[in-house]
Amino acid sequence: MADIKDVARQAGVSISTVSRVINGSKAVSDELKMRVESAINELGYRANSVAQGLKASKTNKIAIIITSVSRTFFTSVIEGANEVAERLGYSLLIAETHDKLDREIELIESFVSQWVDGIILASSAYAHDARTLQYIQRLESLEKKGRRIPVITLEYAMDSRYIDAVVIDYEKAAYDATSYLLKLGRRKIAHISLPKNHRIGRMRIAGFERAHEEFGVPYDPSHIIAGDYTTYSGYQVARNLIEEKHDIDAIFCANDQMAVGAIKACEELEVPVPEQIAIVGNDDIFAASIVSPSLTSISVPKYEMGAAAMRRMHEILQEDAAKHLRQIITLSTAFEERESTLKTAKHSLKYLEW
Amino acid sequence: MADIKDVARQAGVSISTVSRVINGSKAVSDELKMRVESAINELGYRANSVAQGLKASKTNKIAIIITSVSRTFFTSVIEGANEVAERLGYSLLIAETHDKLDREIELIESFVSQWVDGIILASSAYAHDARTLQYIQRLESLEKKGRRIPVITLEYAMDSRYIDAVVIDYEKAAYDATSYLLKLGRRKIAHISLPKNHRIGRMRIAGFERAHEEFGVPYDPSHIIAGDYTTYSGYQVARNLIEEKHDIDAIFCANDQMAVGAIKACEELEVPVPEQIAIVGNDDIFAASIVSPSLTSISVPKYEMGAAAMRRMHEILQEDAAKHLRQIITLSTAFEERESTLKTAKHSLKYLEW
DNA sequence: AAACGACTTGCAAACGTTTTCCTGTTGGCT
DNA sequence: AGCCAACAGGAAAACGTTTGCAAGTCGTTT
Repeated sequence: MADIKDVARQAGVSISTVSRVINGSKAVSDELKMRVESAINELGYRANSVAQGLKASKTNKIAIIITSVSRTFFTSVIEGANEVAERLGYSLLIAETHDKLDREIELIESFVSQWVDGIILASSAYAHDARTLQYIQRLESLEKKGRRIPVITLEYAMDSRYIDAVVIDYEKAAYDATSYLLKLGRRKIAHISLPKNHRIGRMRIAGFERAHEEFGVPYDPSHIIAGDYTTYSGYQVARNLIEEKHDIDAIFCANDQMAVGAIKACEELEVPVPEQIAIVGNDDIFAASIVSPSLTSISVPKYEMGAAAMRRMHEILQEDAAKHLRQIITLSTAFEERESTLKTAKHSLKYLEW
Repeated sequence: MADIKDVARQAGVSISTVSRVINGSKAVSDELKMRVESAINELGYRANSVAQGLKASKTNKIAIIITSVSRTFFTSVIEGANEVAERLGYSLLIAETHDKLDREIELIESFVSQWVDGIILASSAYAHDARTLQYIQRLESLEKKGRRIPVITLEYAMDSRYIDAVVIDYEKAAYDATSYLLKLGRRKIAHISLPKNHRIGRMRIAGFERAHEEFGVPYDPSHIIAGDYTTYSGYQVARNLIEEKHDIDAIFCANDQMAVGAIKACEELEVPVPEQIAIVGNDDIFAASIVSPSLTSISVPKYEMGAAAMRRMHEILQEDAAKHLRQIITLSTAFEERESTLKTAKHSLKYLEW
């Protein structure tokens, strides 16, 4: 692969001149400029961005840490982030933690040593352990030689004056969904929640409870049952609820996978949905549109979250490091009403995204 | 962020010694080694991999080019590739073409200038244009300074003596699926194929035809109809076939999205599946398990494709560039029988992957 | 006792850029 | 015609590593 010296030799100029032509950083006479440009074309030269990175202390790479690419949530986030990244001239580095906290800090360290320009941390819905937080905060204080690696978290905001975040008001979304069921006249609503301690799970429970309180409808705390994200767990919990003759007329699920499981349980036990039990999911994954009955769900602007994080990252990188002021961007959810709560709800296959 | 000079100063040694301690490349006395190690810990030093990359002409980054992360096929490929990459110490760079050939060559050029160690090209199911092929072949001839960037294509093999590939025998998979339907006694099988020219689409058609020939069953060429990947197109084609009273008893679809559309069309027109029309999809995406009736589908080892490509990439990078001998790795498909062809077929929700 | 080998360490070059500093040339103004 | 400013272009330093080479210190062998 040709380097800048080859180009300089071919064009009969110094490497400084070649660099200037490429970057337009200083005037070069038309004569030389032409010679350089044709040399570049002949050799198919492109500047080595590793060397550029070393010189500029800047790699134009942004890392995004997720738990797994196979979770559709992250897939959309990545898409949003990548779309914006491409437009702004960054490359995206992706890494998965598979929910291991150790792995997370390891990845962050590795990205730091790779000199990525910034890190989008979309992985930890659980609380971080102290080490991660400490490490990340250290990143913010890297003022030496003007280097610093901004971190933006997704879905939740760290307790820090420095780390930006893009979040969703999950409490409100759960509140809205619960209110919606209450307005439909449902009075015995069960909630299949996320595993204990999951902070988003807790926000959903809070919204669920607040809606009941504000509507003056009592609820049975034993009807808030933790699932483990999976379809099968939703299936099991719902099946138990029904078989043990708990008196319920709606199930609000903390994700769509579990909601699909609940639908399957009702189907097997011949409980009509939505007539006897209405079901609401969370996340509006693709499958929500194609199960039968189709699933009413809360739609999280996943793509937009990734895009917003990347836009914000760019802003931060542009501004003076010393002036950085933390910002928390809150995005809202949408509500997709489908057949699992309203028999006549219609939706079109036409615009499905896979 | 501390650099190697800081460590050297702190430990009172030269930077060469620090480097040797880090890499274990040459014996260092215990005394100095200890001093260096504690300096490293105190400063939280990690070698800058940009500088290392420049020195070694090697970045330990592998790029993977796909059409879109939102397609579950690629998601699984990425997972397989990433799993192996992590184990072998590579980072993964991801880029999307969104099916634009121009974008593809642009991305390859950009990755070359970023000095990635290798490129996995999973994007182009359509034929590449001449430019891309030409460019990629140029990559293979980069012997100067021992640099060369191996390319591995996924799903199809280029007409080149140099470019490795990981492929699927789609013709055989389609043959098997069609034979299966014929053995079930179906005699009027329609095929919703991919857009013209799509090479994988053509392989599926070939398998479809070969099965008919070998079974001595004639088929109606007008029942091979191109869809455009989408659920909606599957829906439309199936709906037309039924409404126009074409005499069919099975539909073999070139992907699951279209198969789901076909199922929805049958549902709307009250054609029982599988009693009147059996439906087989391709790819075994997640949704195949949860539609009702669940969808019989050909399962492509997506994860394994990514993993195999990455393993092969590692092999190539280890071997002597001059000795490189192209290899084409062919993986086989599995067949998932479900309710859309056999009413009593059962599958469990338990092990669903999302 | 002299010489040689083994081992440890440091110096400096190199990787491919960008950019500062400097020199030489041109052109405009008086 | 003489000066100065403006400009074009080259040489060289710098970014953070790794590594070949030289030099120094031992210990061992003849």
